[in-house]
Amino acid sequence: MSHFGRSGPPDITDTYSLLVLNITFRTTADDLFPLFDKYGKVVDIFIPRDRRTGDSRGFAFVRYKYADEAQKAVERLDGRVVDGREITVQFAKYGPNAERIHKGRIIESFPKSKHRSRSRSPRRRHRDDYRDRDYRRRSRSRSYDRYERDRYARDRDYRHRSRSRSASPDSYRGRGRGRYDDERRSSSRSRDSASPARRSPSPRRSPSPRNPSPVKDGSPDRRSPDRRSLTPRSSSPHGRPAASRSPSPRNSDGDVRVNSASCEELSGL
DNA sequence: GTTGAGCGTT
Repeated sequence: MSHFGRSGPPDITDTYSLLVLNITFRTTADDLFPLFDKYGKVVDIFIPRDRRTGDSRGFAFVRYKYADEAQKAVERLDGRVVDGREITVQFAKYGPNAERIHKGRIIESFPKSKHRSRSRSPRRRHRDDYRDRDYRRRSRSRSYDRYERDRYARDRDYRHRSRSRSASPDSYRGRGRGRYDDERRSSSRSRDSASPARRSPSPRRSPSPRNPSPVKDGSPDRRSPDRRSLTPRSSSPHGRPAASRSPSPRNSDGDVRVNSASCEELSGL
């Protein structure tokens, strides 16, 4: 991963974690290591990445061996321009296990009896929204899908609850969010009986009732048939005899395009 | 190829 060759978290008991924010999406641990290592002994650097694309989320965690060095790094590297972006270095306030952190050090003397959740400030991730939609649209038959959805669902729940005062829940539902919630809820119910057979892909999702090509071409075509003619599509007007390109764009062949309309209606409804 | 508030992995 983003470590120095290790698979999991090293000895974080005596390490001081620093949160590096506002880093570029291309910045890797190797790029941050020389910068932070100059101010102290860097034990490990971890950059949370996306499960799907693998890109960094824009922040990293640098663990120092000593607090004084970490403090120095915070003062020296905070506001430093890295890769053309001004990074923000500060002590981590939360640990990987939701433990409290004091000056970047994880306090393990936390009572486990108290099932305390992360009461951090509600944060919103607009990236997760489009990313989540992209996920389910591509394929959600992954093994880590459940894990991811659970985490995101929790996260989204927090945000939703917090922002409910600003926007009514109906707004979200009106945007087509209701479907997600419904599925998520049903999934939670199904979690009681974790049966592999039930988790198998339903037959309703196996076939692809949606035809992207005709629908995509049918939509703008129906809207303004003349537009396609005006558009200088010099990509390959004659080199691609695909079904998308109708030989006769005239409305006289509109009956031929009835297939597209049917598909569109089926998909839309 | 894009984006920019925030707190983390085997």
